[in-house]
Amino acid sequence: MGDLGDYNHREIEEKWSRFWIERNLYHVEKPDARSRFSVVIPPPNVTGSLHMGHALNATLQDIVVRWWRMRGRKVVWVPGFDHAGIATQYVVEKQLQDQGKTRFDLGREEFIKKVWEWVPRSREAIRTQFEKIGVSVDWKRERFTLDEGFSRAVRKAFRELYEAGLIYRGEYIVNWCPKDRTALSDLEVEHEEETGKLWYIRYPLEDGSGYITVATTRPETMLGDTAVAVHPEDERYRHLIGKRVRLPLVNWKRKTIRGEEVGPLIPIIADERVKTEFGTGAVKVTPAHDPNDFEIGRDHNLPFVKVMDERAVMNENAGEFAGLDRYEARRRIVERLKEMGLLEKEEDHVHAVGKCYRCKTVVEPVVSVQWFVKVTDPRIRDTSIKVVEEGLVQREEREVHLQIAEVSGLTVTVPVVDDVSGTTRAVLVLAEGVEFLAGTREGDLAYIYHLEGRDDLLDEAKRFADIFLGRGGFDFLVGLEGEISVVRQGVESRIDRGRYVVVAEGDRVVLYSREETPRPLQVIERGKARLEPAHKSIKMRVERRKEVREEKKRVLFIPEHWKRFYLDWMYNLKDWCISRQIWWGHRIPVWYCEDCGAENVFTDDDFDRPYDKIIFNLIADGKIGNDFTPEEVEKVIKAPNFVHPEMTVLDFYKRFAFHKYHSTDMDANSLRLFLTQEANPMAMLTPGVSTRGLYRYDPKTKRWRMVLRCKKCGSENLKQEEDVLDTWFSSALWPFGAFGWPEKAEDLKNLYPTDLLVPGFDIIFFWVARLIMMGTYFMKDIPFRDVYVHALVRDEKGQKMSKTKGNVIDPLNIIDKYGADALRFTLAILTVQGRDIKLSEKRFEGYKHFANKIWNAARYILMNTPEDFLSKIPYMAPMRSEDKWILTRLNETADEVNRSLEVYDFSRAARAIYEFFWTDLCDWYIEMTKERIYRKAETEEEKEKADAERTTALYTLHYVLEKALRILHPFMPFITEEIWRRLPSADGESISLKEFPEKAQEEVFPEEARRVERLREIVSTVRSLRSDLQIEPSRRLKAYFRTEDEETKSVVNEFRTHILNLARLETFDEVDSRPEGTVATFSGDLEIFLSVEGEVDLGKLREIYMRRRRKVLSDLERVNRKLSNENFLKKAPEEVVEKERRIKEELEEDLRRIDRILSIIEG
RNA sequence: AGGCGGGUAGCUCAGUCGGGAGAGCGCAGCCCUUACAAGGCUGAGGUCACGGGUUCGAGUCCCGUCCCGCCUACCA
Repeated sequence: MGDLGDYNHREIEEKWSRFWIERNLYHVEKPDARSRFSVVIPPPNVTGSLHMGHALNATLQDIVVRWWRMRGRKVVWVPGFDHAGIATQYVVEKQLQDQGKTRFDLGREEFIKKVWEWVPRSREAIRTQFEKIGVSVDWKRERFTLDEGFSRAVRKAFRELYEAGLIYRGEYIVNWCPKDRTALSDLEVEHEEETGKLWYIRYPLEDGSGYITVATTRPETMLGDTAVAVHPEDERYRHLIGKRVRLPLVNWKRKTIRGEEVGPLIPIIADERVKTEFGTGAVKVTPAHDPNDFEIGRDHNLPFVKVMDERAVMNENAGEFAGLDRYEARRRIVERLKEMGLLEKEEDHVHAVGKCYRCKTVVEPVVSVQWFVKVTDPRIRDTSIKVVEEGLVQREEREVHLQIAEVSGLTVTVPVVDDVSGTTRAVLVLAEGVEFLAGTREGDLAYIYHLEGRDDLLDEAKRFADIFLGRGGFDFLVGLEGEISVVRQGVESRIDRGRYVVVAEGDRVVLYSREETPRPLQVIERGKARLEPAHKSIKMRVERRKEVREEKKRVLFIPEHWKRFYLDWMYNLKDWCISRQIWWGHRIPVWYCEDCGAENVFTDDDFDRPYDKIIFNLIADGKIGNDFTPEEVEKVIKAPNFVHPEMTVLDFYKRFAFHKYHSTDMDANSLRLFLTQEANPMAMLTPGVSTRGLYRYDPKTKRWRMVLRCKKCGSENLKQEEDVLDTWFSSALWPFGAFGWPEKAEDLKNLYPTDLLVPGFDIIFFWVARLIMMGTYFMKDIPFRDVYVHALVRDEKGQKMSKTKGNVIDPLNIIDKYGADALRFTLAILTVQGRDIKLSEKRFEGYKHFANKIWNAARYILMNTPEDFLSKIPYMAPMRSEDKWILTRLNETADEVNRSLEVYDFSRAARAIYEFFWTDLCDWYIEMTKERIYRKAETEEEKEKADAERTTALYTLHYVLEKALRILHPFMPFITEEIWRRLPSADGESISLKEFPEKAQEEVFPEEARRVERLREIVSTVRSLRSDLQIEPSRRLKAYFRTEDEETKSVVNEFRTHILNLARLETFDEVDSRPEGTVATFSGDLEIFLSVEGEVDLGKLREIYMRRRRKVLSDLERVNRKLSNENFLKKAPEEVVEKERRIKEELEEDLRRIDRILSIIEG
């Protein structure tokens, strides 16, 4: 069928990436809540580009997502981006800095404009990279945390929390970055060990009776001291408690944050938080600049004196030091104290210094007014703990149907969808010959088929049907006295999560129900089921009843240990500071009344007409100013949307935010009319038009204005909060915000909760925890079921990749050099739980070789496939053992991959498919087919036979390749798509929409598989000897064999041709004894004699067998030691003892053979 | 300080139920055998960190120690 040519990853990947996107292959318009699999991508920051961590993250999700899609789920994977407040602002500020400007030079509005100019470029770059990696996301559902819908959701969320008393504004000590000039949350501060100094400073007692010495690492803060604290039990200082000291240097009046004046005389107080062992045991207290001191200050009612401004420059409270940078002030203060003799000593001191995670500036703890989410409230924290610890119980009332069919004979066999019931979830085999099927679909029907005369089983069947319906269906088969009993990891864990416990008892597995009387069941093969009634005359009746269903909604961390990690943090939770003094982000939707001081939270809920809502949102988003013209509004609303440029902003609103207002159009004219009516008092006379005084026209400027009024006093004198929200506040809404919340959107109903979240462990607190908090609070439901937490990507030395270290491996570069398939496969196979991934470029190279191998295997198959191949298939010869063997291996591989992916064991899955492709398929099977593929026939009769056999080999090759490609597809989507599309058997648009292979019992042939394994041993033995004798492969040798074992003999006879080809032999005949001039070896009970012409290095040969002998002897010794141990014989299980005995026999047999060979060599 | 993860071949890592130590890469030898030299075949290479315990039997379970990595907290 023609030659594939060489593997060119660039061409292939580019082609299919485009194809998938252009065809919208991964868009599902209306996913059914039951069959869906929904995932939201952790939105990457719109700063810079993707790094290897993103590549890993995207790859792992895509593997799972493609796998589920192929398994029949309607997969929706939502992509998107995070506006990343501080990070993005930092990048743009840096660009300004290069021009010698700061954001303050530009002003808020201009600055934000700059960011909006820059963001799309970055977003495009990231999007392209995602496409290159091959992510099968639904681009039509793409979102941005700062898009119109999200901004609205953020305001809504803020309002709900505010009104529930879960958001408050308060004075608190926060981490302040003097460079970015904003507050940071605790999580945004990185601690680094540094060697600093510890200064011991004497504070003279007021009464002149001496002094008390305090130690500090930040002497500059002493200017803000308002007390000295000691431990109440500390004997050294007890007598000083209540006295006062004179703060050195400070001979000026200081003002507290409330405006009161404070003098230099400060009290010595007692507080249990003071550690007697540290420093001198006396501590200076600076409530406005230290977290601990803040608490002490609050509890003791101390004055708060701030001595620095927002740039960490000393302020007017610093008297003579005012205007100095904090470090300069520190130097001078130390100097002055030294002069005054008040510096007792200074010593080196290692301590952790908090730094801004973004710009690495040392943060300054400072008291300020900030907004907080009260995450410590039980409504948030307790629920968030509960859904992880035990699960949230949800009650749902529904109608349940049981459909009972009576048939006179039926069989239960394979494939997946049964035409009667839709998706088949489970088949219960209650007793031999009497089965029923519990399938579920819309309306919850369980179909119970039973044989006439076996009504005794009906009750049992109903009971199980209820269980299956209650759980939304299982997807494995269960049988009572079933024939097979295979336990699988995936099944086990799946059951364990629900209400079943699996216990292995002896040679069978027992499934215990937790709620009901334990009832033993066997778990048998997972598979697909179809009911095939023998007779069409089925008597049916339907029973229906109301049922209250309780479902446990639980968030499951994988690997499990992250659960502990998460919970520990939740137990020690602190309120979350959400205000940031930056400009890029969601401005807090609070308007302060300048007259009465009230805080007003506005959202578009305050208005009920679409126009009002849209105008309000545009203003709140800063898209238009408070004053506007209808033309300006039209311009904004008709402009291409940022996230979906194919839509206008108005379209975007309709699609993602205002579902109810589909028909609303909005242009300057209609707006003008609307506003005029609104403002015209005459309109009051027009029926149906209301005027609320919401808009006002200024004839001078010809601009309109939306009038917001204080909800308390009615004043129009409102001013919006300047601060914006922490980025994580909006991304915490991601899994429901992206689906249209707060609207009751279709997507929200169908896709929430999501099925899986894949974050890196570094954002468990930042993001995962907050997702759980906000998700459970707003949705009363978990945001996701499984959280697969992956490791970090490091360089080959195990160091974090960073630009400054210059050890980054750029995914784009790797994709270019080795291909996205190689990149993905490498990341997948290196992803083992609980370990960081160490990467070096060589790894990618290695797995590119794998891609190449696959390519060439396909090339071999296709180049030997005749054009009329399909028409020949009906005339093909029966399958041979090796065909059945490769089918067996194929199915075992499918099974292994499925089981591994069920538990997110990416590495294991990838290794299984690698091993199969390379070793089984390429190294052995393809080699074995060459005999049939290349056979030349002489006579007509032979030719026909050869043709039929060739067709069989080709058929098997095609069959196996096609299925193997499907197994491989989630890992290597591009190459598999390319090859698959070239196969004559390809039917369909894309391999990614085909079914993922499951183990099919009818394609498993244990007998043939065993025989081929034996063949492989024999071939390897001959090859090994050849290699030992250094006989080049081109020399065909005569060889002979001898065995007593009929089984072995038949293997040799069946596969003689293969042995000749694979071991490069001329003949392989049976003999009674070793022929002259031959060298012997053996494989189990098969003795092999190789006819070697010319010199043989007997010394070397002897050495080889001596080494083998030593190995056998040491093994024998181990076995003998065991077998001579009475306790072993007494206590070990019979089969283990048996096994050891067998090993002993084998080893002794081997030893005899080796000795015989050695005696020949020596004799 | 507390917690988590890890220590197995030169390197990176698997190792399921406690029952004969594995893979890939690298290395060495032989080979351009009609899919693939980005390949084939063969081979060498191990005190499973250390000590103790449980057990007939421990890489695997328990206790302790030592290293490495990470996280969290504190550090006036």
